Amino acid sequence: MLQTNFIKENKVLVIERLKKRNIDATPIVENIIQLDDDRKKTQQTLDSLLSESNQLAKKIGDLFKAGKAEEANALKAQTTELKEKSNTLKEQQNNITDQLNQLLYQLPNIPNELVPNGKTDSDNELIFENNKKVELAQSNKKPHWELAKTFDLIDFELGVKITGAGFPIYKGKGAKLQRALINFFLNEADKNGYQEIIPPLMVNEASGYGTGQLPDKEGQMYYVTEDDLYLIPTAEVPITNIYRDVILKEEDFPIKNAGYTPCFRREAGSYGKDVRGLNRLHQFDKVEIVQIQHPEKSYETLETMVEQIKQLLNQLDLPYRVVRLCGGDLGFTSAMTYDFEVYSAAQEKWLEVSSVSNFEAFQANRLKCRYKDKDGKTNLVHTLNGSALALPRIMAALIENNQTENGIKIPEVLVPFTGFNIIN
RNA sequence: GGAGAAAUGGCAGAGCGGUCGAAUGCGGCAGUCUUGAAAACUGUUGUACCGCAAGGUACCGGGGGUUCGAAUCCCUCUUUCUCCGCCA
Repeated sequence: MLQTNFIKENKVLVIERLKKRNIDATPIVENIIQLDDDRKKTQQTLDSLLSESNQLAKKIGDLFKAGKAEEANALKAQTTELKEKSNTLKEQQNNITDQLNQLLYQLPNIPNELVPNGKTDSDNELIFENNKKVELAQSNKKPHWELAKTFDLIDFELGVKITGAGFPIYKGKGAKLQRALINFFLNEADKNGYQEIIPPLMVNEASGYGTGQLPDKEGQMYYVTEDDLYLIPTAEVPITNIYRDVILKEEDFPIKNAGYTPCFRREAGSYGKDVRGLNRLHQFDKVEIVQIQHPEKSYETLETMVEQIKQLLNQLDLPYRVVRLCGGDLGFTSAMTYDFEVYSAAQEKWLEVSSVSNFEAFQANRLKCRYKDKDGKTNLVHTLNGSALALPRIMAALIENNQTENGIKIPEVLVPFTGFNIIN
């Protein structure tokens, strides 16, 4: 969430920038500023009341010790009134902070000035395209769900039997290709200096709030009621929350962690052709890279992360493009996001395989992840993350684009990991 | 799952209901000494909020209660440790 002081000091900017998201934040911002002023005033009177009580209590103690019980008991009467007053004030104060927090939770991150205006993904800004789209012969233009069946790589129906729709079962070479991709991605992350993490796949409520899945995206996560835990929708949640309530030193930057995890998403409201095959799943695998960086360096870092993901796709030899999300398409917590899309020649469409974002201090403020600068002052850090990469659509694009008359060719970089170079 | 013990600052570890934001040790930072380092010595060293400042307020695992006054007493939740049971 945004910091109240930042909103106060940059009111015009905040409202202006949030217009990129096609929202008029004026009323909510005004409300926040008003509530914060109220909060300060209440705190002032409350603090002085408490101070008075503290002094009185001390005096009573001294009197008792001096053996002046009568005087002490006389003073006790005064404390009752003070206590009542301070209790009501405390309640008021709690009310105000609750309201304030609720409003702050509703306010999304302010987009970076480079974020284009727009409403839908068609307004996203094309940043890069490697122009490697391939043409497939009509005879070899099968979508991955057909190829998966032909070569017995993935069994969607069996997944339905075991669990339900959106929980595919990978088999044989399909499973091996999957494992090869995970290892390849993790190795690359390692080469780029990320520490490998194997986090828990379930998180508590506090972690959900820390990275911003809660309170607004509750319906997206699977929730284990009995134990009050959430299945992670992305490794971003546990890996970033490692730094919840942590104060870092300046020399700790940058912190680079990467982790492979399955991801669980309820995807309520999805339907139709978009959910066919691997295009949208309830459980999928992903390698996530997460960085914690000095505020002055976060955008530089974002670009290096983009570069790292490009290298992955280059090595896999896939046609892809990078877009900068427009305000309307931008996630709630992000200040700037690049999406990576690979082109599927068989489906004849772009598939989103990665999303790299700079959250600036938005997550850090919820996480209370700070660093001490040279003057000893604590400031919020900037957090970033990106998929490097999400498996299913990579898998889909790989088998679709590489289908030949003789079978599906495996990209060279993966062969050491798969142990085979063709699926036939 | 059953029985017991515990939770205090970066760490270790004191703390009779008032003099406790909290002893002491270690660590960190700054300085003195030194050609430099070590040692020794001196000082400093939690977070948040309010306030121009002086200063004030809150926080001793979380929440609630008793009391004029709670780190200290009571209730509750969570976590950790020990023992027993079960088990990858």
